[in-house]
Amino acid sequence: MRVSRLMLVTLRDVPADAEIPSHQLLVRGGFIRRIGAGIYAYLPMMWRVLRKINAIVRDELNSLGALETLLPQLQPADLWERSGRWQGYTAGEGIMFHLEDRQNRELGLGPTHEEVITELAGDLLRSYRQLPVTLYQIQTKFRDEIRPRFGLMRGREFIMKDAYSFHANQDDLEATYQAMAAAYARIFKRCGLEAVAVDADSGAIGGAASQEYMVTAEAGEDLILTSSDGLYAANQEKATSLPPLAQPLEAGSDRIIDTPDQVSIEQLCVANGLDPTQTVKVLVLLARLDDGREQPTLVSLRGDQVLNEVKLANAVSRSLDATVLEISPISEQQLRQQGLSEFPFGSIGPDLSDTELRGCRSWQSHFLRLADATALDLPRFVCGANSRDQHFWGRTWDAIPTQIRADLRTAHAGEQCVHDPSQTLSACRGIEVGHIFQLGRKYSEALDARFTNSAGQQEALLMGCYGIGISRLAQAAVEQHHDDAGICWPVGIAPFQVIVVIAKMKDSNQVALGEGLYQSFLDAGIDALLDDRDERAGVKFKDADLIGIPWRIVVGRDAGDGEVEVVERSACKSTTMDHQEAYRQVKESILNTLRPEI
RNA sequence: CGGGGAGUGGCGCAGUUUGGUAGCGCGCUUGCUUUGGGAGCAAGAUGCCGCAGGUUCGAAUCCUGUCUCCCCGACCA
Repeated sequence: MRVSRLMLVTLRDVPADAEIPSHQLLVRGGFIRRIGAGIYAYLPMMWRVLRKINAIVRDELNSLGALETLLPQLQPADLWERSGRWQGYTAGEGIMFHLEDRQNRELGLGPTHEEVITELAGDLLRSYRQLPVTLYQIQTKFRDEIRPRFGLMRGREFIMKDAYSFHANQDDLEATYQAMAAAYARIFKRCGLEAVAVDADSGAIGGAASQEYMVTAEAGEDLILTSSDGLYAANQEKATSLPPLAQPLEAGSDRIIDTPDQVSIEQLCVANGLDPTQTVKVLVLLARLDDGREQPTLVSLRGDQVLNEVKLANAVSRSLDATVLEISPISEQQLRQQGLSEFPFGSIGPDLSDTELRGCRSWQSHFLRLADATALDLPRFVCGANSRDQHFWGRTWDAIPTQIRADLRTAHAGEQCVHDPSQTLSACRGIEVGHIFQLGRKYSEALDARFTNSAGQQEALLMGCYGIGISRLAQAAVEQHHDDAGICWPVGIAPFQVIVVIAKMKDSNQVALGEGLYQSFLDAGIDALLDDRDERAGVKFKDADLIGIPWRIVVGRDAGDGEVEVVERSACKSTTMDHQEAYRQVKESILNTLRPEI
C-alpha cells in the first residue's frame, strides 16, 4: 500500500477527549474516530490490525477443532427471561440495549451469547456421541456501559471473540478449558502482548472456575495481586490473603462504654487506645435482588478490614438463592420512606435487632447477617452497642444471632499469601483482554438444553465459555507498546510490517530504489507500506514513528550507492547498509517473528 | 444515577464577565523559496458560535428550555 493512497490523516494535537496514551495515539495516528460516546469507527489501518488479531485467534481456535459460526445480535427477550438474566441485564445493571419491535415484542442487542448458543445446542446436540463441541464467533457486541471511556477500552460497541464448549462430563469440560487456556497463552504471545492469567470472579456470566487474562499496563482498570513466587495471581475482586494477626483485647470486665462522636473505627480507636483489629464494624446495607426482594443486610468485618463488594454480592446471592442487582448502604432517607425510626449509625453492633425493621413498607422484615472470618475469629472485641454514642467492650459472639460465615474482606498488596505464608502479595494494574469460564449447567438447565448420555438418560449439557476482547486487545497492545513519538506495534498485529520511506521524491535514484525494495517485500508476502508522498523527510519520519510500523527502511542520501538505512521502531536503532542486505535482514526478522514457537 | 466541566471552521483553543455581527495556532488550497526529524514567505477557502424559544434596534455573549460530549464518584456509618 502506498501512503499517498492510504487516507492517512494524522493529528499533531492531542484530542481533548483522550486521556490515556493508547487512546490519544490511536486517534492521532488515524486508526480510530469517535462517532458517539463509547462508539468508534475503525479506520482502514485499525481494521488491518483487528483482522490480524482475528487471524491469529482463528488460527489457534481452529487448531483446537473449534468451529467458527455467526450468531444473531438481535435477541428475543424471552430467551433471556428463561435464563433469568433479562431483569438483571436490563432493569438491574441496565447493561443491555433493548427495544421493542413493531409488534411490541421485546428484543435485546446481544451483550453476550450464552442464551442463543445454549438454545441452539439444546436443539442440535442430542447425543453424547456428538460431544464435545466448541463453537466460536468474532463479532460486534453491545453493552450500555455505565461510563464508557478510554476509547476502545470500554466502548458500548466492541468486537469480541466468544467461544462456547459443550460436554458430556466434567473431565471433558476441564480438558477443553485447559486446552483453551493454552491457546490463549499462545494467542497473546503471538500478538506480542505481556499477559498474565489470574483467578477471577465469574461475575454476571455465572459459573465456577474462571480465569482472566490481563495485559499489564498502568492505565488498566483492574488491580491484580500476584505472589512473588509467581504461583498465585488474582484479580483483587477475588483475591484471598492471610489477614494480619489481631491484637488480643486485654482481659477486663465486659461493659458498655460511652463513645460520644466516635462514629468511625478510627475515632473509636484513637479515643479509647484500641487497635482496629480489636474491633468489629458493622455495615448496614440494602441488597436489591432480581426476584424483587429488598433485603436489609448486616455485614460484620474486623475493624481494620475493608469490605470486598464483589465477594459480598456473591455471598448474598448464594445465601438467598437469587442474584443481587445492587447493594448499597442504607440511608436515613430510606428509613423514613420505609416508615422506620432512625438506626444508631456509628454505634451499630452485629446483634442489631430485627425489631428495628418491624412495620417496614417493602423490605424484608429481618436482617440477613453475614460476617467475615476475621470478625468471627475474634474471641472478644469492641463493637457498637446499638445505642447512640455507646459501644460494647469485651463482646463475644455467644449472645449474638447466628452469622453466615463468608470471605468478605479485600486482600491488599503486602499481605501474606494463603498458599505460602512466606510469600507476600504485590499489586499491579491490568487490562482484562480475555476471560475463560467453566460454566457448568447454569444455562443448559435454565434453557433445558439436554442430551442423551451413554446410559440412555437425559442430562443437561456441561458448558464452558471463553471470551477475548478483540478491539480492547488492540488498544491494550498500544498501551503496552508505545513511546513519546508514537505507537510501536508488535510485528504480529502491526497494520504493516515494514514501511519504505523515500526521503526525497524528486530524486529518481531514491524513487527507483524505494519502489524496488517495496515490490520485493510485497513479493515476499510481507505487508509493506511505501511512503511516496511529496512531503519533507521530517514529516514522513514523524508519521512513521506515530503509526508505529515495526520496521522502517529509509531510502535517502546514499541511494546512489545502493545504501539505505534500517530503523527498528521499538528500539529506535538505526543502521546503514546495502539495500539488498537490508531487504534480507528485515524480511528474515519479520518472518521469524511471525513464526516464533516452532 | 449524583456531582463538576464543556459545546465557536477538520483538530486544539481565545472571545462570553462589560451585547455591536467572529479570531489565533495547526491542518487545507495556490504560488515562490526550501528539502533528513512535523519548513519560510505570500495569497486564499472553510463557521446557522450544539439546538429551540425569549429579551433587545442589535445576541457567540443575557434569560429559559433542551440535546450532546468529557471528567470525578457510585464506598467501608
